[in-house]
Amino acid sequence: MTVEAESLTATFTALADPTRRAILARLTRGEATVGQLAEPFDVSLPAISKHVKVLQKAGLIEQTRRAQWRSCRLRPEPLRDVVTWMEQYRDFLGDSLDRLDQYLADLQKGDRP
Amino acid sequence: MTVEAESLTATFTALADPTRRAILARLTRGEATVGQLAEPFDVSLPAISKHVKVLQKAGLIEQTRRAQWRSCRLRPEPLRDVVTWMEQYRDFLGDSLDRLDQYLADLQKGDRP
DNA sequence: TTTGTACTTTCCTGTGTAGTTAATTAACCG
DNA sequence: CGGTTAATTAACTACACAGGAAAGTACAAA
Repeated sequence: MTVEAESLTATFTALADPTRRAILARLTRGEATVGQLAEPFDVSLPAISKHVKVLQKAGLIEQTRRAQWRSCRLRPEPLRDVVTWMEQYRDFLGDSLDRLDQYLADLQKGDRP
Repeated sequence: MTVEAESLTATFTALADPTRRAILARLTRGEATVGQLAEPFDVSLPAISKHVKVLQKAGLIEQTRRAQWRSCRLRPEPLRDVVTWMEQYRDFLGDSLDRLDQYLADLQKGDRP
C-alpha cells in the first residue's frame, strides 16, 4: 500500500468512531485539554485518552504539553487528503464537484487562509 | 446516535479498508460482478464477497442479480454525506472551501448531473 | 436431471479495538 | 518534601472484523 493510502486508512479508521468525530467537532470551537474533551461524554478519561491517541496517529490532532495539561488542536491535512481522495469520484458525484476541483487547485498553489 | 451519524459510521468504516476503497475505485470505471471485482486481489472470493457486503450495508454500492451474476454499481449518496459532514470543517480547512458550500447548495436545489 | 458456474454462508482462527478499573507518570503548589 | 491534578499505561473483558476452507444456494446449460 502506498503512503497516502496508509494515511487514508488511518484517517478513515479514526473518523469511523462517533466519539472521535464528536471530539473533532468540539475542536473546531478551539483548543481543549483531554479532560475538557472528556467532559461531555459518559465514558472514562482513559477511554477518551485512547481516542485522542488514535486521532493523533491519524494526524487529525496535535497535542502540546503545557504543565500537566495536554492541549489538543485540529490539524487540517488528513481532512484535505480525504477531499483529495474524493476527487476521483468527481464525475460520479456530479459536475458541480468541479468547484471542489477549483478548491484543490487553490490548495496546490498554496492559496491558504 | 442520529440516523445520519450511524450511516456516517458505516460509511467511514467501509472506507477504512484499502481493499474496499480499491473496489470502489474499480467501480468508477463501470459495473462489475463480484468475480470481476475479486480478480485483481490476492484474496479469496469469499473475502471479496464479504467486503462487497460491507460496502452494500453502507449504501456505497448496489447489487443487481442477473442470472447467477451479481452486478455491482456505485451509489453516490454516502459519499455526498461525507462531503456534507466535511462542511463543518469549512472554516478550518480554509475559505476556499466556500466553493464546496456552493456545491452543496446546488445539491439541495436538486441540481444534479 | 446431472453438471458447472457464481456467489454466499458457515465455521473457524487470529488480530484489533472500545471499554473498564487500578496503577503510574509528570508537573504544579503549599 | 507531600499532596493534588492531569493524563497515560497496564491489565483485563467483550466484541467486531479480516481472512481461509468447506459447505450450501441459485441459476444455466447440456
